[in-house]
Amino acid sequence: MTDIETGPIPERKRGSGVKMVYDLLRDEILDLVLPPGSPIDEVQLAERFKMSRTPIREALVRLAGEGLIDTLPNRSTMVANIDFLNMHTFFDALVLMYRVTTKLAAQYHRPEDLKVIRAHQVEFAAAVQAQDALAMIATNAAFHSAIADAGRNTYFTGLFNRLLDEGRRMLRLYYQSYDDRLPQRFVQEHDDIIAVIANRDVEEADRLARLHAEQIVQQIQKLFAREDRLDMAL
Amino acid sequence: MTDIETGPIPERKRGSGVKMVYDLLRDEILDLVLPPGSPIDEVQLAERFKMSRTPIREALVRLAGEGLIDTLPNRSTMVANIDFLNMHTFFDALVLMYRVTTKLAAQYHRPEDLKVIRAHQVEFAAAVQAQDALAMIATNAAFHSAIADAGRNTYFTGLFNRLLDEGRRMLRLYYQSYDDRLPQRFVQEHDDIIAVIANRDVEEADRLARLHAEQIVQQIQKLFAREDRLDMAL
DNA sequence: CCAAAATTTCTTGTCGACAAATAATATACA
DNA sequence: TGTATATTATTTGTCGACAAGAAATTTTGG
Repeated sequence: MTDIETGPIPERKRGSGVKMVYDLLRDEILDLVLPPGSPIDEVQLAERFKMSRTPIREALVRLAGEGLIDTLPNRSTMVANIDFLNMHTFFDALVLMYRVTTKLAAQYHRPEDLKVIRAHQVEFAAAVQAQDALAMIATNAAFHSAIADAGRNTYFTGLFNRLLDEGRRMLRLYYQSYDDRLPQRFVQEHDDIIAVIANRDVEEADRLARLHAEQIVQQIQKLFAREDRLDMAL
Repeated sequence: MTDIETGPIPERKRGSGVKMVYDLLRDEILDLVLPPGSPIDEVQLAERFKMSRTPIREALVRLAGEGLIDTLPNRSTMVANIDFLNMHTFFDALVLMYRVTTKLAAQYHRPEDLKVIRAHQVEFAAAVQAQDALAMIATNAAFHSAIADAGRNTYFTGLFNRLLDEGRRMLRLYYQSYDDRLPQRFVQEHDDIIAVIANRDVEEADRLARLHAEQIVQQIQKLFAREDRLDMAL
């Protein structure tokens, strides 16, 4: 076994190191390639990306700032756990952000925003059609994130995207038992939401977003309850 | 000339570097000691804190993650500007967070939370009494932050604290023309808010928080409008 | 005298190395 | 044999140095 480096990899531009590491680690964390609690080794990452520890560390500082990893001083750093005990705080925040971002989208969206939103909805519908749970999670998040963008409030979009990321992580945990029939309803609800946004009907946007969000929360809770019962049985 | 180190300074513990730099820079940015647009020089900071650039950079990465500084690649980094154009998005977010955190405090607070909140209110009243505008800003933020803590939702407290920081920065800009008579009203409103929280009256908490937040927003807008007219005249 | 190219200066991004702090292991002693 | 102590190993936090990019300056050519 020879360790010949066959990679056309080493071509890397100057400022791209941290971003590359950050993006990739972020994806791996959200996709549970690195499950919660996984140890994160700086030197290992340095070898893997063929760079020094300095840019690795800066990427880790960023991830820590977003709460995706936990760093104990002078000790190991690891992927942040999912806080199942305070799940309701997550749901509270998620529902509120669904509502407010949809409302603002109804107020402030521009024609080109609707195109983007509709494109994401097409992808979501395709994922549902294909019964691809992972794709559903991703495209649903992208759809609502696009709506939030149309609302043009960076404070809300910032928090909302964090919440969607966290939700993506939680759903990955349980996606095996994802119910593939119910989401058809979500496709219809998405279409309704698009319609009220296009109509600039703020009140109705709030109402639909709230119902939609609560549907999703209920679905997630049902998923967790089912899994909890399984855990109990073990 | 002998280079004997006469400093009692160099006593610094191992992991404390980044936090020290982060805390101090953050304060200086929020207090406008470093006004928006100020260039941030890594080597200068390194000399000032007598440490290498590595921990300085990690502190800067953290600050950038919170949007307090802007970093252009391969170019200088500087204190983030205040976005006066999209001020209304700030107000939207601020009012909503005032409301939701106060509501949650009414729901979930514990007896010891009220003690902390009341202590902050005492300090706020003292600041108003002393007509110390800077202290008013700080103690008002601490008061509402304490209420948010009692609500026990880290997603909301996180965003809310960021908003309060940003508000602190904006008000510093204009505190010279701060009207010292109106805030007496805020003291009363704070007392009312404490009362409804203690009563666990969620609906009324929402109503009072909303009125209070809108009062504050109006005051800030009046401040800015006045200053704008002055700018026009120049 | 002016514009384009070359050079210098300055700052940032990255690196390899070292020392402190902790964890793991081995040793001594009752 | 069990526990306390000493030693080793591993990993983190920090450092000084160097090279790449961009801005500032100088030089060159018209």
